Amino acid sequence: MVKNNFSYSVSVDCVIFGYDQDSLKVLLIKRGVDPYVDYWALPGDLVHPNENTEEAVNRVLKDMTGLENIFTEQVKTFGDLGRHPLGRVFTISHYSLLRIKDYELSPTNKNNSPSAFALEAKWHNVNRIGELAFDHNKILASCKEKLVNNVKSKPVGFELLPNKFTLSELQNLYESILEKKFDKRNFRKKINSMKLLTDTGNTQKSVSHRPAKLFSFNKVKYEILKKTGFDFEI
Amino acid sequence: MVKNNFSYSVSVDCVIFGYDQDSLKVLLIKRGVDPYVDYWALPGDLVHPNENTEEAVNRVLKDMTGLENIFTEQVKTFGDLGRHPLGRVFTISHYSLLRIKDYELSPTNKNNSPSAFALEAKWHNVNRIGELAFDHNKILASCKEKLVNNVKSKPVGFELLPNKFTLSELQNLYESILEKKFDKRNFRKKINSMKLLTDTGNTQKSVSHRPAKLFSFNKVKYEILKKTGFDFEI
DNA sequence: TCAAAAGTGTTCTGCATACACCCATGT
DNA sequence: ACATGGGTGTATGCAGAACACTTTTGA
Repeated sequence: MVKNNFSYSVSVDCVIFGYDQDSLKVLLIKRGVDPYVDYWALPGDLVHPNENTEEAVNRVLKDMTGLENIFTEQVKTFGDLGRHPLGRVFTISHYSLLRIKDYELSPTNKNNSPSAFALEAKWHNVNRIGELAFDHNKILASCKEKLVNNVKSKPVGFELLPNKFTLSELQNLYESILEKKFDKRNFRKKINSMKLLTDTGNTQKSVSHRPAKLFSFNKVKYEILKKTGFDFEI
Repeated sequence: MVKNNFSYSVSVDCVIFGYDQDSLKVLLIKRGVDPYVDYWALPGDLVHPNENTEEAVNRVLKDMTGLENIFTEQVKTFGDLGRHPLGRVFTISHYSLLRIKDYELSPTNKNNSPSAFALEAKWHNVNRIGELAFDHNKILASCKEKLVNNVKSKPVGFELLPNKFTLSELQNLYESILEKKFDKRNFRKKINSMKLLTDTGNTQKSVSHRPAKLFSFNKVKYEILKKTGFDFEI
């Protein structure tokens, strides 16, 4: 009787966020197989019988980006009847954050084999997403919401920036994610009070305006804040 | 090839919180069947082929408590290899909040049929839980953490109180959940500023001290705050 | 010399914190 | 009368919000 119940499938789906110039992006694949062939979709795969959920997520991320040790968090599981045409498939959604530059440099990506079932992979502006495969629009919305909430209480935003960045880039990142403008002086005061940043001593080069200082973040303090959290109510 | 993948099972587990007198409680069942017979466990069941996840949760809650429309939120999915001795079972954990008095009044509970596989059901102090079946200690910890976070930003704590309650009861509830003491005057000031409570005009009866006023909460404001959130940093 | 973004300080307001005494009731 | 918890106000400090001008560079 229990045996009969082992008839479901479980997948993981990854909402991979990146930040580029001035907007929050999400990495989507164009499906090369049915169902939903030619639709844009979240990268994901079935959880194999011999791996844990996190291992499946890391495998998908590695296949997609060539990168390991990507920041990841489980968000929500979707398993409504009829969400997958081939049977009862539950999908455990996750969001991940990565630096777009790291992605572009990855060898896997250069060999352009983003995933076995994908024709191509592309960054999309998170605010301009059309109709995705399956219930992926819902999943994306859910993960975006989680990111927004997390960014207010943990310094996760930094996962998206290059190693050295300007304060304006940091502010822009927060503005993109939270869809809200901040006062430059108040923003800097707040960031300063966290004592999270280190002045690298370097500045921007060849910009046609006063070059900005480049900062990196203090890993020790970063790990502490990741645990204790903070309050980004600015 | 896809067919072979439909070999997993998916369950829901419910962490049902209640509040009684002066401590936060969780409703556990004593298992009457293998595996883990005689262990205390979270109420839960396999998701049936014809129901959505939420429907499975509501069914489990109805069977356990006789109650419907219980506040519920999905928390996290656990699917590690070996977490269930009979096969690959993913469990989608949820937490729910209910008034213990409503539970005690429910007809299902009077017929003491908490669940097909349970010998008995009992409220346990959330801080004094022994070894539970499966990975249920981990699941409980996860749900407790979610409750603590939610209680700080949404007025969910009210789901646990009777319709009429005193301010001291409310304060006690928050203190139990957050494991933290508050100053009486500051607590009341904060609650007052939310304009969430209505003075019912009634007071406690037959208490051997000055009787406290009984409040109920304003449903309209409650729904608004549930959406917009608030900041309970007291 | 102009355009473009970087960088910087002060005032005001509101909210969190700390803190102590009188009140109403039952015994 | 006494024990028990209910109920109330004020002063202080800190952090968020609003706000405008000078600096440095490339073109």
